[in-house]
This record gives sequence, structure tokens and C-alpha cells, in this order.
Amino acid sequence: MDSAKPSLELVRSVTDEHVLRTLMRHRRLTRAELASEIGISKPTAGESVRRLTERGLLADTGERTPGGRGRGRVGSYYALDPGVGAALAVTIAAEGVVAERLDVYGDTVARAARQIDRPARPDQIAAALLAVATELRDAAGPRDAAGPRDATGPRGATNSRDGGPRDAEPRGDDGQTVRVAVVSAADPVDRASGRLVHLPDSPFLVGDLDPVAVLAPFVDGAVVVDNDVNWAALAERDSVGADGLRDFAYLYLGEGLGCAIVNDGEIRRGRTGLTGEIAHLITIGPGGRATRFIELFGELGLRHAGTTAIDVERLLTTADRAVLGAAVGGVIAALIALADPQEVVIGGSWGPALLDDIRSAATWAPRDVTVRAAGLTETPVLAGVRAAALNSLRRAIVGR
Amino acid sequence: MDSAKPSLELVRSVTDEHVLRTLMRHRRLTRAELASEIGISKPTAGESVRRLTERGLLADTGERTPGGRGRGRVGSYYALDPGVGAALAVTIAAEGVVAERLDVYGDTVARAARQIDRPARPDQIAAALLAVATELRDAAGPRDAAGPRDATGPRGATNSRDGGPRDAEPRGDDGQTVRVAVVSAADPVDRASGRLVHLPDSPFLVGDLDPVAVLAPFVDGAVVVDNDVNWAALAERDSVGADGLRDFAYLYLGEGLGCAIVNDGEIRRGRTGLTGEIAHLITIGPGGRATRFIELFGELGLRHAGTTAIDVERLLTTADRAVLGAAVGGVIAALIALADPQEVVIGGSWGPALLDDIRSAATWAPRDVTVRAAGLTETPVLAGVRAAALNSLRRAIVGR
DNA sequence: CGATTCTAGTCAGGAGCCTTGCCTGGAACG
DNA sequence: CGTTCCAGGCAAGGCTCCTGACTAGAATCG
Repeated sequence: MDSAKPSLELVRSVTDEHVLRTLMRHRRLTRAELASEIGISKPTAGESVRRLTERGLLADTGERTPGGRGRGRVGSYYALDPGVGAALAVTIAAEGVVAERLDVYGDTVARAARQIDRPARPDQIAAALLAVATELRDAAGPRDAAGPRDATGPRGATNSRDGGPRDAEPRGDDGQTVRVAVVSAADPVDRASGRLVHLPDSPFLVGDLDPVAVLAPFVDGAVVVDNDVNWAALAERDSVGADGLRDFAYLYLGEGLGCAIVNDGEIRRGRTGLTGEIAHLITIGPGGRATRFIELFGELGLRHAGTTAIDVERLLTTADRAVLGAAVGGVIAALIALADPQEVVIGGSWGPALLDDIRSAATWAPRDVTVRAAGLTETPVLAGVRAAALNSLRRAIVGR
Repeated sequence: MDSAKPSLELVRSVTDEHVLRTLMRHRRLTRAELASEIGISKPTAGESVRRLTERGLLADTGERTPGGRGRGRVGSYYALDPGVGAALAVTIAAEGVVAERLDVYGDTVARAARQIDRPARPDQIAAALLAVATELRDAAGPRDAAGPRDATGPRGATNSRDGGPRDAEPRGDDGQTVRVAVVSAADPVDRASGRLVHLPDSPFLVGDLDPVAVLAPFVDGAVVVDNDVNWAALAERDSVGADGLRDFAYLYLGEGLGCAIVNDGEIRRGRTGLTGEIAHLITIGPGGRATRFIELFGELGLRHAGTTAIDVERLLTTADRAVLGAAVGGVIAALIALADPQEVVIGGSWGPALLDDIRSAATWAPRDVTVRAAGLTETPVLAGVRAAALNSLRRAIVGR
């Protein structure tokens, strides 16, 4: 498919990638351990380590503990150099902003959060975002007390491959450059720009905000923004295990309405990133009328006065569950018709509570599909963002 | 990502793949031309040709015409050996069955067709499928009059990598083994088995049929079956040009109802392959009632008596176009909500005729999306099947 | 018609990446 | 204190690629 001309170099790059990925899994290994783990010869492993150390990606940890099973000569342990950088995982919702800095191993090395009183204004949220980003930049990571690192190759000098603004140095005190940021926002996200978009009549919780502009000064690399439901769906997929759930829909029913569609194992975002914006989907309204999903909540008086959000408390206490169940059933029918999922997963603050009502209305569905509540309930969005951030960081390191 | 251990062999396979793909584009080249076309050295090109000839994939054409610009020594031209095989492109519809045999360059080397009187019974269609497959197997290809080929290496002896039934020899008289078959059927197709499935109340034109079982004896490789609308959408995508249309929906409105969804440049098939089965989608029915799309046609008396097909002629002459337009508009609203297409392409025997009515009803849509008639009108399904068959054949040849 | 020109293909030499096999150094075991 | 065991380095060899020089043979020129 794509040409790879300088050929022998290709083999070397495969080897180096193998070494890097193996050290991402095992944290620290001797060259002999690397060789047997990867399945290459010791000289090859040694050469690769030498190259990668020279590029500043690997470092001798200084440890000289005996290799593995007690006997034998002590080995030199190598690990990824802290200079490979870190990732930012950020969630933005109306309740507040949470940001974490992750290292290559997926560990959270720093965390910052800001709560915001409801109703939140967009400028408050932007300020909170800026605050957590600044706090994480200034916070020293907990590790890096391992001892002096000798290999101080040309680090950071030749690494500006994204042309971002370099005024504010995008690194914490510990030298952990932030190479990638992955952001969740509780509103629809434009795929190309990363800006939040306000769809007419839809809940708009976070409000007009450009996370890329706010975070770019803190990141020496890409800033990825997507809808919170998409990230939650990714976490749900990963929680099931590899290949377990390649085609499903994640229906989020809370203050906002959202839906993620996973097809062939990947989130499907569509042209503008607005796949799964179900607010305007036509479904079964009161009296069997064809009604837009979002209009139902207006008709039933279930939206917060003055805002676009759904009043979850009132919904759970006073609403006609049969009517709601029928409407959600219509949405599920559309999902089955157009996305053909293996399962429909229901999440959000009120969706799982109405699961029975939804199920009993699913007779509209053209065929039987499992409808179940989300398995991850703790912080599914943050889990998905973390996984994506870690993935992006590792890809950025491995791919040159 | 995926491990590739025996490493230097990887470089060689890249080179060989390059040579094969280049000869698929240029039909015949000397070793020197190959080298400069690919950007490798002459000795490397020569070695690769030697290897591939030994494996029976390449053959000296016997031509000794001077190389290119008149002067100089004459070169030996090499081309893909006819033994690399051919592909079958098959379309199955209620009107009849068409099958073509394609060579590796995408040329149609043989064609067979059977028309069937309406209404067609499944056994008639199965018989027609068997008939065209047999006819194509027995027909000699038009080429292969080029002269004696000397390099008669071990061909076909070590090539049975699919374990298919070898009773009926899956090759025509010219030795062109059929390595892959791509089949279109005018009904929903189960992704895993390739069988046609009957969804309750939906049009079922071809009827219960197992194309894989019928065609397997004729094919020394995979038989791929999919819905005709999906293939038409692929042809539409390719007709626009690379990267032009990565996210769109193809709405087929004819005797049957179908919809293909292309996302990130690929057809999305879903868990069972029933993505886009819009018959049971809830839309706007007469009087604003929430109605399943397919039920509308029953209510309006637009289905053929005794069958499940839609009566297109009556629809075009007598039906209430505003009602139909509104219903289709509701379907488009669902497509926009759940698939976020760049465009919605309308095809089929009656869809384009109602384009204005559909457009004027698209006020239900949450945002403006281009709605247009299909650009390919000739034989879009066959075009898509051909492209897929050619692709599969080439992949089968290159990938070992 | 012979000399010249031009190109396809081959050969020799060398570089890079990998492997196997052997040797050395040094810690732990008994 | 000798034995055992393992990390790491070295040497030799194989495979793939490349460059540059050479050979072979047809078309063109004078």
C-alpha cells in the first residue's frame, strides 16, 4: 500500500518500536531480558538500546540488582527516559473540570480539579480549564527521585514537531514535557476544530468553548477533543476485553442526551463529529405522535427553567415512565436499524433507572438486541479519556 | 503493533509486493523499467522477478521489443502469470443474475447472465446462479493467445490454501483459477454466513438463498456476499475520487428499501451486517403519526399484491408525494442524527424522482446536509462489485 | 557498411541488520 | 572456595539492499 523505500531501516525501526513497547509494559528490563521477551538476539537488543539511549528515549536506571532468579551476573536495567513526556487527560463538564497528568505507564502522576457552581457560565469553565492546566504544569511529579541520569542527549531541542506556541514552556518542573492532551467535553464537539457546538434546541451544558486554544500553550503536540459519551463508550468497550464488543451503541441519558456508536471496534464520528446526536431523532411521542426526542422533554416539562438541561430529579420522581420508555424505545429502534449493534448500553443519570420501561417498549425494535445498563459506573468518561491519552502518548513516542 | 519477527524476510516481501502491484498497474515491464518505476536498484528488481517467477506469479511474455526510446538493447518483458487467477463479480436480483469473470487488471474476460420472469422463486434464482457460474467456468478467456510460456513452474500444486472442495476443478479451460468471488444480493445479507435473511414485513426480493454454498465449488478462495446497496455506495464513493466522500449515506428507494452507511471511507456493516435496514425505522406517517417506514407503503396501498415488493409504478403515478417526502425526510433526519453524513445520496427506481418532495420535507433534519441523486446511474451495483472483486483478487495475490 | 550510441541485464564489492555460538566477568549457592 | 548461573560482548556468517563497472546487443549515424 504505502511505499516504504529505504528498506533496511524499516527493519531497524520495527525492532526499536518493539523495544519501546516492551519497556512500556515492563517498566525496566536488562538487555538480555528484552531480547528474550521480544524474541530477538542479545546483540540486536543491545544495539537497539544503544540507539534509543542516544536518541534520549531510554536511560540506564543505575540499578545493578542481579538479573531475575538470584544467581548470575548483575544486569544493567534500562527504562524509558522521563524525557519521553507525559499526557494530559481532561474532562470538562458543567459541574467542573478535572485534569490528570499521566506518564507512559498510564499512572496518574498529578491531578487537579475545579468545581463550579451551577449554573456554570462558559467563561467560568474556561477559567477553570486554564487553572487546572497551570496547576499541573507547575506541579512536580512524584517520581524522578531515582538518581542522576547521565545520558543527557539533545532532548527537547529537536522535538518541536507541532509548531505550537513555545512561549510558555509546556513542561512541568520535573521536565516531563506534555506531548498530547485528550479532552472530554459534555457537549457536541466539532471534529475538525475541536470546538464545542451548540445544536438548536439541544442541551448545551458546557457552552461555547475552544479547549484547543486554551490548552495548546501547555502541550507540545496534539490536543484531541471529543464528546464525553464517546469516551465513556470506549471505556465500556475496553472493560469487556479485546474483541468482545466490536459493534455496539452507548446511549447516554442524563442532563444531556448523547449516543456513541462503535462499529468494527472504533468510535464512528461522522463528517463533523456529530454522530449520535439523538436530540432531533424522530421517535414515538405522547399519543403515538412522531416527535423529536428532545421536544418530548419540553412537552413533559422536564427541562430546567432557563437552561437547556434536562431536570433529572423531576424526571425520576414525577414523569410518566411509559411515555419515556416508548420514546427511548423508538431511539433504540433507530439505532438497531441504522447501526446494527450487538448490544445497546444505557448510561447516564436517569437511563439505567428506566431500564425496565425501556425494555418493555422495545417491541418497536425490528429484532431482539440486548439492552443493558453500562457496566462501568465509577468514572467511565475519565477512564476512556485516560486510555485514549495513554494510547496517543505511546503512539507519539513510538512513531519517531 | 503486530509482531513481525523474521525480519529481513519482511523487507523482501515488501519489495515483492511492490513489484506485483506495479505490474498490476502497468501490465508488462522490463526489469530495468520495474527498477526505475519502483525506485529500487536493477539487481534488486532482477532478484525479485526471479523469485516471483519461480513462485509462478510472474512470467516472461516472450516479447523482445526494444526498451522504450528506440535505441539500445532489447529487454525481456515480464507480466503477471495468468495462473495468478481471476475474480468473479456476481449480482443477484429478482430480475436475474449477472456474473463476470475479471482478470487481475480489472478487465472483464467473460460474462454470463440469466433473466428471470417475475415473480421469481428462490429456486429459479439459485438455478440461474448455478448456470452462470457453470457457463463462466466452461468459457475460455479471450486472451492467452500471446505465445508459448516457458516458465512452467509448480503452479496450482501448492496453492490450495483455502481447503475448499476440490471435486469440481475451480478453473476455466484457460487455466484461470477463480480465487475470489464477490456477490451482490438485493436483500439483507447476514455478515457471518453470507446467507440472505428475511426481516419480518420487509421486502424480500431474492428470497432464501445461500450464495456461498452455490458458488463455493467454483471458487478456490473466499466468497464474499453483501447487500446491493452497499456495493452501489462503494461505487458512488469511488466515482467521486479519493478522499472525496468519506462519510455519507446512500438511500436506496426502489422495490426494496435499503441504506448504506459509509463512515471514515468504509462501509459500516454492524454486528450482523444489517446496518441500514431502514424498513422498521420510525418516521413521520400520515397525519403526523409515528410510523414504521415500511408500514407506510402498506397503508398507502403501494405494495405488490402477494409479494413483499413495493409497486414502483403505482407509487410514481398515484401516490401522495408530500406524505412520501415527509416519511423519507424522517428517515434522513435519523441518518443525520446517527451517522452524521456529509451527503445523503438518493438512488433506486423511485427515490430520485421524488427528490424535490424529499428536500422540501427535510426541515425535520437537525441541520443542512446535501441531499442529491446518485451520480452513477448505469449499473452502480455491478461497478461496486467489480471494484471489490478486483481489490480482493489483488490482495489475495499479494498477500502470499 | 562499419563505427557509434544507447540501454538491459549481470557481476563484484560493500554496507546494514540480523542470527548463532563462544567467551568473559561477576554474584550467589553449597 | 569451587561451582553454578546469567548479563553482556565479540566474532563469524547469512540475507537484503545498494553502487559502480562491465557485457551484450540492437538501432542509428556517417
